[in-house]
Amino acid sequence: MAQRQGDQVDVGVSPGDSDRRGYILVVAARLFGERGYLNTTMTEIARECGLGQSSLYYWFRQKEDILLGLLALNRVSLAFAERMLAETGSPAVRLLRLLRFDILELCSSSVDICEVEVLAERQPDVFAEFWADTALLHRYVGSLIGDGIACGEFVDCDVEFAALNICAAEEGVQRRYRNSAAHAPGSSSPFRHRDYSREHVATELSAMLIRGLLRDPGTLARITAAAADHDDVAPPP
Amino acid sequence: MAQRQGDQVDVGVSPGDSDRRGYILVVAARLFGERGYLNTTMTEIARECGLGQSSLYYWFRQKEDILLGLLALNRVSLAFAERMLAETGSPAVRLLRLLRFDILELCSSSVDICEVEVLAERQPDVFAEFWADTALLHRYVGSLIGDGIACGEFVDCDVEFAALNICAAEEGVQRRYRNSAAHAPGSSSPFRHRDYSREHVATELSAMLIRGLLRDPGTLARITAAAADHDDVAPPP
DNA sequence: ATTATCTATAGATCTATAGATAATGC
DNA sequence: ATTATCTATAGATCTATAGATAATGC
Repeated sequence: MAQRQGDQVDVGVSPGDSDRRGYILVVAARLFGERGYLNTTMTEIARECGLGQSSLYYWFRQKEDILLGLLALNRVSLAFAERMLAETGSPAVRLLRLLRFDILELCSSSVDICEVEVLAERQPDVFAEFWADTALLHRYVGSLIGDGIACGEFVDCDVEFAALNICAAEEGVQRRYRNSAAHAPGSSSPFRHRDYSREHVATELSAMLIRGLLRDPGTLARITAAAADHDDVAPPP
Repeated sequence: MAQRQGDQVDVGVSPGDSDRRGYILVVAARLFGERGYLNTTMTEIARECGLGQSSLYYWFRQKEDILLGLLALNRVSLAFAERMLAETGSPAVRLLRLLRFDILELCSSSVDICEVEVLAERQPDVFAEFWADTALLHRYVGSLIGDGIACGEFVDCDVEFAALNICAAEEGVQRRYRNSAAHAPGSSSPFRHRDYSREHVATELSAMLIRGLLRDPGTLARITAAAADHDDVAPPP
């Protein structure tokens, strides 16, 4: 009955541990993507891993810990946001790059961010880190918007409010275009037009959101071209 | 053991029935708003109504029927969309009015549309009408965007895609500003800036979304002014 | 001795139904 | 006879824990 549930997400006590936990995370990610978190049971995850239901508790103390492990993997866009803040040059270009990257990451994620938020509101303690990450990203987006206003690229607007709306829009869109088995051909899923690629969605939506901020939307083409030059690496699907 | 669960949402077999069902819907709406649909049990709804748990099943055959009853009440913005389609005049003004009205309605709703969608994806048959309504609203929004492009007010863009993004953005925003006990002062809810009024959110977000479509954003002031003239009636909270 | 798994089960929840019962109205 | 409620309970799920067991490695 010893337990191997390290606090660390990525690193276990030994490399083997990390592999095992990582394998379970990969399996769980697939199931969460297909059925949603709430509709996936520990029994199903265990079965797909070739384990008995209770054996899962050797690796994760509670179901939420599996979800938290997956969310931690998605912390890449926070790191990317920090890079964008540190860089110099046009805030509009940097914000566009950030939004594109973040939408791409959200759409690649196996968990529906809206479902996570519903759960996370219920258990603020368990999801404290998730909320901290969310708040930080909002702050970074707001900061870039503020810079854009200061240098005249963006219209004058309520920075906090615009940042919230942009992040909210990203999350709403993510629900529709997220990679998941529900989007597979032949699925009876009621949403339409899932066949837009993640890249297309990320590029178009980020441009549309920036366009809503620009003082002179005629400059959008120049901005998207400048952003495209960087060819920021997309997270894997 | 007779049952009074009419298919009608608003109208029971007799006025008294309608009152009773309506009362239960009002109570359930409050609880769903406070705790979310999944976190509200039939037992709690019954207790708040002054009923025993099983007595609720006399009025609603299953829990989902209560949710469907509430969703049906929110069909006002569909009717409003039909009015906007029927009117003549600037498509940009009509779309702005529709978006403003719809955001206002979403933020006034007691149920989180994202939570509903998660459930509705699981049970497409039960929620068939909800999906039909959603698809219809998307179609109407797309239609107005198409008119706006045709008459040169909007930039040329993928109509379907833009409509989906706009609807998705509305839903994402709704999660943050929706009226609910979670937003009450002293709440430990992790979201910030709930203190924007629904009217402010609806006005600003709809303007921002329209701005992202306009060929010449300099015309936005004229468009919002024209829309404000109509003073469309907000749904009650 | 430690590691990873298993069997068995406690414990908690929640929806929905069966059938009894009291009240109302013809 | 119909209406609206109640008590009692079936039935289904799901998480999490206790404790046994086999395998590995010193």
